[in-house]
Amino acid sequence: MSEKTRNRSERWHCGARRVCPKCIISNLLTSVFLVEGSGALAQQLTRNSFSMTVGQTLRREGDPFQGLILIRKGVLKTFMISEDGGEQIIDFRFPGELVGLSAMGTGEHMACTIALSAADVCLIRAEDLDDLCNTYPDVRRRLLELTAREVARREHLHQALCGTRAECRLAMALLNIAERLGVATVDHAISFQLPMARVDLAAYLGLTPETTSRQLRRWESHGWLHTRGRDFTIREPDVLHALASRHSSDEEGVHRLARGDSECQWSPDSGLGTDELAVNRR
Amino acid sequence: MSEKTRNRSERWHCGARRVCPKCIISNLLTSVFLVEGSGALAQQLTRNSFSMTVGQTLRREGDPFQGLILIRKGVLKTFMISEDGGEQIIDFRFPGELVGLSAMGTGEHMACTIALSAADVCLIRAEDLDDLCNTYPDVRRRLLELTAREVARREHLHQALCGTRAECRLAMALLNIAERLGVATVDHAISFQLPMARVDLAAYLGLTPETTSRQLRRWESHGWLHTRGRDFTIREPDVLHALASRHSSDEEGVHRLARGDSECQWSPDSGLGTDELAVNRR
DNA sequence: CGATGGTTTGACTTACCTCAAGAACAGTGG
DNA sequence: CCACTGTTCTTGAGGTAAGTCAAACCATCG
Repeated sequence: MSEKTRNRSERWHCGARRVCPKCIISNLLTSVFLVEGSGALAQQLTRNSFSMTVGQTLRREGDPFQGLILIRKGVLKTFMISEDGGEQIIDFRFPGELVGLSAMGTGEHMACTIALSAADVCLIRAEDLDDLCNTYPDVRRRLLELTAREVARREHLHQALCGTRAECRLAMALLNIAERLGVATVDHAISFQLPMARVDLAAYLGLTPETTSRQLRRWESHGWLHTRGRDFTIREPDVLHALASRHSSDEEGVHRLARGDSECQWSPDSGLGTDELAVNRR
Repeated sequence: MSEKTRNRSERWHCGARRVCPKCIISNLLTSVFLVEGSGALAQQLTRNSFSMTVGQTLRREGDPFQGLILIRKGVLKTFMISEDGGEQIIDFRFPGELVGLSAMGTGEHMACTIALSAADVCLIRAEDLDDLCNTYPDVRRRLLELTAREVARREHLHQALCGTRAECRLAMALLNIAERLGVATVDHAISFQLPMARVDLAAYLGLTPETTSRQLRRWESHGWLHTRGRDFTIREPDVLHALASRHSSDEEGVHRLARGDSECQWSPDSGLGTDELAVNRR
């Protein structure tokens, strides 16, 4: 709060600490260490570590809030069950992220969360966190900041889900997943393993697996993307980005980008070429 | 956090305080007063009060975070503008609620917010808040709790928007708005003034004004609801609730409820008269 | 009073869903 | 290593809820 505008790209890639390399706890603890200079607290906080097998459930709807879960390794999903039995995916959580922030308010989890892959996590007990916040203002600010960021993230999600078509949502989701997985773009392409089944991805976006599949196939036919099973390679990140950040059906604009024609061919600043006019008119 | 499971119905209806009756600040300050017993702090915090006229913009996308805005009176909307010029409504904010939580993370507002009606608000400066959190652990917990609740609320919203059809979303939104407006249900019916235009309501839910309108008309023809302009009367809250909490198209179930045949005969205590039954049948 | 913006209504289109069947794939055990 | 099972993914045909476009309607207001 007193520390102002932080850059979005400045993520929580902390340097290698004793515990939890590349994770938030070390970041939280960094604040502590600045004051304390001791690793004892870190040990105390992260003493409740455990591993999860794929499919194992971390907690169910209605469970009381025990503390925050920090993911060291693996991917989790949290979801609600609708009365027709279908899963509505609320979110996926990746290494270095916290699970359970929303339960701090009510003291009760309102969703189920299970592991999508083998995972290592550690529980930061609520009491410990509270003590820490009492003692170190920086920790307090950091925790509030993280929670507020979560609100912001969800607000963006709201926009993305409400305003856009399936194509855009999917593009957005894939890029977001790649980013949160921390994969590097090598040679202008992004390769990663999709951590979840397509049903889950679809449910997350409010789509059906069928539409998801069709969309992927279409992109593959264009050459934007290649998938074999869960191995994904985004060959044209720029095109996907363009798709993700577009509400209306400006089909031609994307194709132009794909072909490599720059913005300022026919379109001084409105971005409308004669082709689009023909398409969009009526 | 240390205080466990709170009831959801236990809202922020605080008793009349010196400043801001029925609002969060007094709740926050209650914590302070427990310790301090003085109203001076309250005065200091709420000294930045001002009024807004309808349509006036509180802040724009990209504005730096100054502090939280507390609404004493009136309704605000926050929205983003997509490149096609359309507004994507992120949320509406009602009296007693805070605006700007999400900006605490990044230090920068990512959305525009304007007043939908004449409003009285007050700014709680970030520095003041920070100081308060430093001094009073209860305030610190309360603020974190409120932010976490916001996350939870948005997670519910995600589910509602993704999993359901227009009908359900609209039902949910209307009931939610009525609740947040704090309107009482008199004689089994809920009457209130819709604070926003239908375009806004539609944009909020990811719909078009047309679908919204059609839906309302359909309900009106069934007798669930009556609207004249922005005056809304929900005649059958139970039916609307049933609609809201339903994913699949269990048409018959709702009609059954509407007709009054509940699990047990025609609900002795639901307050349905014969006239309504005659109207609602078929 | 006409002008303006919000709301309703209708005819038409379409993106997405539903249902259903195949194809690829991953385990499992012989 | 290969058949065998279940699961996940793809593909197709057809239906429908919601979007789009356009016009009429209705308040409110200067």
